[in-house]
Amino acid sequence: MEPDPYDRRCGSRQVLDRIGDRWSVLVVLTLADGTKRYGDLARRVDGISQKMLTQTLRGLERDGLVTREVHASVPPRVDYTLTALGRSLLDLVSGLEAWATTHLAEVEAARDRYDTRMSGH
Amino acid sequence: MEPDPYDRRCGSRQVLDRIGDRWSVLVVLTLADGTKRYGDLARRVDGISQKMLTQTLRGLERDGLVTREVHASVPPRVDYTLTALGRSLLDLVSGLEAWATTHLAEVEAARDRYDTRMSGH
DNA sequence: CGGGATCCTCATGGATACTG
DNA sequence: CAGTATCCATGAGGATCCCG
Repeated sequence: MEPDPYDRRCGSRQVLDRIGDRWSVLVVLTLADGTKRYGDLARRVDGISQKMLTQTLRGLERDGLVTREVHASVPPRVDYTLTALGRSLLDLVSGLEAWATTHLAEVEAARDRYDTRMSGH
Repeated sequence: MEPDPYDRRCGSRQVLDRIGDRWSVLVVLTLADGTKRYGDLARRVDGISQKMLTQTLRGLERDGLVTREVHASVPPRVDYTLTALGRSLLDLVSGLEAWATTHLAEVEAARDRYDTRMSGH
């Protein structure tokens, strides 16, 4: 049986869901330029809560996209790094980021048109 | 001020959110090979509810990614088509689909490893 | 056929407090 | 510092019924 993302029972759709997750994308992007500590990530990704950051990192770790390395020191230090698999996703994800920024104006213009068109009933 | 997807107040992040949406991705992919009717989409995208399909299509239309064309006929017929802007997203989105299917096995293997590793405390 | 309107339910996710 | 634990609000999203 071939993977079919349109089929909700297929694992490839679950993978798609993870990729699509807003926080996952932002965290992967933040890790693009190398290893980061937990606090670094928390500061960089604006608006993410501790809970969601931890949850997102666990998910990425579980899916083999990120490694988690705990250093036994005081104060504690935990490093997060993209795996090879995670880096293989980087082109795609940064492509999304690029699309979002370059087409932002067009999208906003379209929204304005739609909203005024609709407000006139 | 430059678009910054990491900033939650920035529009580019909202654009990123729409791209990342699971249903949006699947609907755009379904429209890749041309115009589709509402019912076609509902049948193709497994598990989507009427509500979410309509909502997703409205969102995509508002953002200028698809056009909605109503034919005054009985029975009614509504066609959805990707705009130029929507098609410009196609490479990226099909890239996501391809990544999900080709790396599915790796991700599932990673999950198994993680789960067994964690179950042993 | 292509929705709109409702109701209802969970899961997402924020805020806060606490800990090794 | 890097989490875990808990409580709580909100809204995403499903099910159902109805209508042009």
